[in-house]
Amino acid sequence: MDIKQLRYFVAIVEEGQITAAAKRLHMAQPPLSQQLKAMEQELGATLFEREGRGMQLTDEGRALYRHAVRIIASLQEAEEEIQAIRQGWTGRLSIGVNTLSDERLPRILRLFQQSYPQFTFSIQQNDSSQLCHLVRERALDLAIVRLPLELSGFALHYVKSEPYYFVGGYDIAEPGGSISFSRIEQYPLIVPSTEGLGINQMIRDEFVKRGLSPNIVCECSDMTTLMQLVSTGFGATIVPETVVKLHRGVPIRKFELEGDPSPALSGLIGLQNGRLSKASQAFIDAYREVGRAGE
Amino acid sequence: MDIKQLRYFVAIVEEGQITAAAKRLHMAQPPLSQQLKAMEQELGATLFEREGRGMQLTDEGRALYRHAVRIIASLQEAEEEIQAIRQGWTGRLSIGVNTLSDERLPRILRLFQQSYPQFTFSIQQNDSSQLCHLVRERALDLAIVRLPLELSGFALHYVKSEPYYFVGGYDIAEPGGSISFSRIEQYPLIVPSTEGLGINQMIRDEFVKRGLSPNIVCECSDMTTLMQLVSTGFGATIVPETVVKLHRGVPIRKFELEGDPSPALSGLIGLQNGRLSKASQAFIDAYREVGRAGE
DNA sequence: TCGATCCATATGAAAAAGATATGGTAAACA
DNA sequence: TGTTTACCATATCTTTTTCATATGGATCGA
Repeated sequence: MDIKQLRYFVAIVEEGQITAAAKRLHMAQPPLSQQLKAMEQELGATLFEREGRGMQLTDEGRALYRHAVRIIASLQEAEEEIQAIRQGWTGRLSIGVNTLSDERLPRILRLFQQSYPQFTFSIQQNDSSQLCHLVRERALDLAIVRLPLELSGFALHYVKSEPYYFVGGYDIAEPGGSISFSRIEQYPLIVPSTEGLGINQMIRDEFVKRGLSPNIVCECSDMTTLMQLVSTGFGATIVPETVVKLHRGVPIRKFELEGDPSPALSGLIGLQNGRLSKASQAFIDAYREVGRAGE
Repeated sequence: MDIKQLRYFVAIVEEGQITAAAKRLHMAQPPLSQQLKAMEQELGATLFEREGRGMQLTDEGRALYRHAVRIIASLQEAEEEIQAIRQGWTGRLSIGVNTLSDERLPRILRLFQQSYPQFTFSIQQNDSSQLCHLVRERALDLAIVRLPLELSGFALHYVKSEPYYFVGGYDIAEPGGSISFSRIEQYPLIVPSTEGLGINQMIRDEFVKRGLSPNIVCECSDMTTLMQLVSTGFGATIVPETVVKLHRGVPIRKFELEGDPSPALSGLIGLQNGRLSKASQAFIDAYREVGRAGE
């Protein structure tokens, strides 16, 4: 099926007859008849019921009309957006963020928008593996994901490192501000999880390294829920600093981890071989800027 | 711009080079180059930056890609829906209802869905004149509007008649269950209005007929607000029975109108020359059914 | 520097789309 | 009840578009 055919079809529907539609389209009547016939054959459905001189739209035709109008409009929108970009009026930036979020994002976006007020944004939250897919199929320009991660095909633009914290409810009876892995082993643990990915794996590895096996009672990829669970004493957890910062209002106790574990890493990624859009480049710069300032 | 060209473009973007895209599309490379060039010329924008052997997507190209993918998907959706309809799997019915609503609609829809579980619905609320426009441009299959109304080009499938009531707060001091127009003249009146249309006009006419002039203090097209206004004593109103029924919880007093005024009319309309879809026909039948049963 | 790789252009062939002419059928009219 | 009119369908020819083959030019890697 073809855009041209859709336009023809719309004209026929709106005029109610082929002859009038042909006039409106500045063409002869027979080719219109032909094209309509061709469409019906291709779809294997009758779009109009021919009744002598007149014709009546069928249910199938009605459905096609609805879609056709929308598709034609979409096409025009596309053309208009390209013109707008070409003339520098607008731009668009789609960013994906991990379920663990990044507390600096609002600040970065505000910074960004001050320099580029003509840009619009799209922010999607999803887990890191999904974000990778979305970047790969170009639904996202950039994504902030948790590392480690299989990064072939992606460009890693910036890496942020932060410590993990052990976090529990007020029922945790630990002296001091830090805790060792062997003591953590004693507590029921909720793991911030997205399908055995990144952080989840990191945490398990730290235990394995020390010959310990954690008592994992739950995996939870929604941080809000996770922090609620922790504060109600359902279990304790190990999360990157960012998560603790983002849930300051939740009544919990946090402890630094003894034994120098690997830090939590998150990375700003994009597609490897694609040239960066102006918007993307500007965002990466802003991200790095805020990153340096924060250290 | 053409669907075929969009497909070509998408292939080029996803393969990253023309040669590979040509292979994927089972065609030679030169025509692809040509088509791409043609697109760029038509849009007046460069979609790829040529850099020796390779090519990089521009911002414009990126935008087009986003749209192209969506448009191609829409087209496929359209085809699939038509197949589904052709095989009787599904159907769709878009109905518009007046701001004065119809308390029987939920019942009718339930009745309808029992016989046609495969149908999906779309219900839009708007004022009668807007509904007419929507029907005319085929965004709606059917609409329930208030009469009288200019109906050329529309088919009137059913007319429902109901009495008007005079409705006021508990501060209305009237003996008995009915009231005359001359007494109504004494009260501040809120008119259920949509741009001097249907009901609004009817009410004014009834006063004119009797040589009276009502004390209209407000027009209000949102029935919920209107009934709230009435119950707080802001003013009284004249509304069809349906409105009273739909707001049973609101503390008001209602009175029948003396002097045999014209009843309130509402009609089920569709497009005149369009053959009715199965869904529409079934809905009209259900509507008539409920109409007869209610009398 | 040579070969490989990839895009662009030129030219001719095939396919598609459109125009004109014409026939058939059903509604409108006398 | 014939006749006219309005509209869709089909046939044939012309024009336009699209695609393939052949080839040239540019860049990257060995």
